Amino acid sequence: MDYMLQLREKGLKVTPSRLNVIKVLDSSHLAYSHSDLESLFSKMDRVTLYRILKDFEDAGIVHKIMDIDGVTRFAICKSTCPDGHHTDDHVHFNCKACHKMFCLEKVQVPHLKMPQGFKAMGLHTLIYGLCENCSGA
Amino acid sequence: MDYMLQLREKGLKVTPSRLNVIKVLDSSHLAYSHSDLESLFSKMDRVTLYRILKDFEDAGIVHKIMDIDGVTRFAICKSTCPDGHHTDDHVHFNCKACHKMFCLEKVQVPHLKMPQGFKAMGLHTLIYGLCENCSGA
DNA sequence: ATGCAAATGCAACAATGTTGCGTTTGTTAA
DNA sequence: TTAACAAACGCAACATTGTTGCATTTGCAT
Ligand SMILES: [Mn+2]
Ligand SMILES: [Mn+2]
Ligand SMILES: [Zn+2]
Ligand SMILES: [Zn+2]
Repeated sequence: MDYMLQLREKGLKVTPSRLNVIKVLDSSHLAYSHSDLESLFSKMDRVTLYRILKDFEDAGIVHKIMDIDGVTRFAICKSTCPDGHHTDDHVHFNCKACHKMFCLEKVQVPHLKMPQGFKAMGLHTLIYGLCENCSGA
Repeated sequence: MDYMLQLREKGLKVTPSRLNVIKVLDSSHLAYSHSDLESLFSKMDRVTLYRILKDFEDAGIVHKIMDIDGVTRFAICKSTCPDGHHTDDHVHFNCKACHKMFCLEKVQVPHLKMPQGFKAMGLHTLIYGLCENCSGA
């Protein structure tokens, strides 16, 4: 709710650009691409946006994921993640029609058994198909 | 075994470049990045390699996946995929130490229950950790 | 109000991927 | 074997994405 507090807690200065970015991401379950955000904040410098997203990622405010087309996207971390290493191992859903990417925090991911010698540290599950809007259900 | 036949079956002409690429990929269960292959075949033009990999993907000879660092990689399709749409929904494992990516065809991926309205068409499961060589087991 | 570190804007660059086009090559059929 | 044609290739040019260095501005603590 109070983004200024959240930023200061993470040791980040409160700036208009940062407030804009966190507001947009926090008010959505969607993962935004860099160019999404770029066109949303056209007056903000490209590099500044890269740095804001990097800082937010390091601070555990957002997580970065790849969509089905190889575009990197950013979504808010709902449950606050420990700095640096995020628990962003929930499911992401990519709509083939509207190309939106959804964070599906509620879908349970079963534990997978690894072959001999392979030690798993985490996983990314990306499902593609048709979203609630596009499936025409 | 006979790559010339395999290429002709898919309507692709047999060229030295294509034979080189398919040989390397087929003799490994690793997924190679574009730059991996580029340095392996330094005399081949960059663009030609892009086009070969695209043609192989369309023909169902290889599948393209993103690794944990956002690098696109290519691996051979072991079970022949129907042209265009591949059944590349097996697990991929990315080693944090040596950065190799393994196709784990044998790991079973359980079916996930989607929320209301979301229709799943396929999934990518990417696990990261330490591989058999790097886990020191 | 002042000072300083942090954040920003800008330019330059690197890596990755795409497109157009002229040339070469693989395949088919005479 | 050769001739002809479509496909594949090499090269140049360009687009997009992401990174780095540096001078300037701004947030925040004193
Ligand atoms: Mn997410
Ligand atoms: Mn694979
Ligand atoms: Zn959709
Ligand atoms: Zn390894």
